[in-house]
Amino acid sequence: MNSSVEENYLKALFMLSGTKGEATVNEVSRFLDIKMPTVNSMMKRLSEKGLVIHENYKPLRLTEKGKLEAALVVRKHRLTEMYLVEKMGFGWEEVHHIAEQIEHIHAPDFFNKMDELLGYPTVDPHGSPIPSKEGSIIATPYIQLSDCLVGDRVELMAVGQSSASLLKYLNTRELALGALIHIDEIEPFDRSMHVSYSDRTSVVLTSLVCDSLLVRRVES
Amino acid sequence: MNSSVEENYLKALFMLSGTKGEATVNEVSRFLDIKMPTVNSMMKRLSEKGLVIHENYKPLRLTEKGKLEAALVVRKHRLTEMYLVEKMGFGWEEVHHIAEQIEHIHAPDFFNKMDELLGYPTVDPHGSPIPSKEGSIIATPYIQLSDCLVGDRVELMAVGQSSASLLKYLNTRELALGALIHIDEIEPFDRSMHVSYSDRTSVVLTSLVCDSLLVRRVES
DNA sequence: TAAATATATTAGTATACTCTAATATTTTGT
DNA sequence: ACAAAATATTAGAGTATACTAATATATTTA
Repeated sequence: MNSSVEENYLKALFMLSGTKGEATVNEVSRFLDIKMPTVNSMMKRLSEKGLVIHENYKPLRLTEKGKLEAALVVRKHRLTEMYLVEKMGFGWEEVHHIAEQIEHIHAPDFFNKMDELLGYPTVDPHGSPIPSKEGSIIATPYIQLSDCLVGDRVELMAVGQSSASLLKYLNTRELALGALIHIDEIEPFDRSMHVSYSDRTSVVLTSLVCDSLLVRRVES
Repeated sequence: MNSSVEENYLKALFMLSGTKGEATVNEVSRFLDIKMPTVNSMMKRLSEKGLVIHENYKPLRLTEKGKLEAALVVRKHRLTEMYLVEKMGFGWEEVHHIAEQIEHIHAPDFFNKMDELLGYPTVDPHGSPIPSKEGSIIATPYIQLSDCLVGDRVELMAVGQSSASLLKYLNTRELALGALIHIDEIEPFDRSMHVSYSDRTSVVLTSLVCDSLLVRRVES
């Protein structure tokens, strides 16, 4: 059984390993806000436990076992977020810090019950996929809004980072998952976008925001 | 902010301090299944934090601050148990080990939401009182079934210990909170009782069980 | 390619929480 | 009241998780 701390390292590595399936000590260090030597020695431990592959001065990779255990933590996190929003009435910007703690609870029956009460959801309130009990995750083919072009019509599918500040920002602009967005204009010098959606027009989104919005092109 | 471990010591002391408002190192040690020297040094720490009063070779007592913080942990535990039973459909014997973990979560909004969704309950599924946000607890004037006499008619109000084994035992006998129990007979040699309730008659309860059942006399 | 910078590792230290063994004190039983 | 038993404390050690400082390797830049 992994400790909460170990679970956090596994989750970090899981979330940082992109398509390449690897991440560096430095990335994990910055992500968790824990100094590199600490990360280094923890990775050595996880490597001895058969959860991480770690050769000196090489990037970190999760083993299959590590991938599964990390995915299950993410699963608990996202199921919890979904439950908090759907069944308890929290806003999508309020649930992260609660789920961050509940994800470390060891009680399969508790998470299975949430899953059941929610009707076996596949995405969380931020549009991120919920890994299955087997650790498999449905790849999302979404693209960043910042990669779209003037005239594109897209649907907001997920947010890349679920920081409370970004989510509150979206709340004040009434920009929710599922919104159909039309790109009216792109400022070349700062890559900010003028977009329209619902009954709003000419809303300006900075490039930082556009990077975090994951969308799907819609035939127009 | 207290750690989960510290919270467990506070809770133990809170629950063990009876009317006298004190408990010994040994009692806490047995209750938590942690060796005495460990308890001793932790109590020294809590004493430095102003949560416990601890003079050498004297019993332990919670300060007002310690009492409040302990009560709030118990509050989180019992609110959680109530939520799990009432809103998620768990049986009363399944919720203890889950609540034991959730009680250490730091998220007032989460527990306030449970409280609200439950309609501000004052007792948990086992009949134990839920401390208020101010740490006050409604004293329960219940007596042990084992203190009653032949012919008494009582209502089952709470169970003194919520071990899964006792609760399952009660489940199989269909003995639930609120049951009206009549004491038919008491075996003098082992203090076991023959009781009737609902449509059951001559059910035998051992003295161990009778000690754990908290009841209120009903005028007959 | 050499120097500068970034990243990674090692070594040593600190705190939280646990233990066992040894000792001190209090309580109990005769 | 004294010996035995129970309880409490001190001392010393171990694991988990963090840190800083020093060093080693890798990458970038000029």
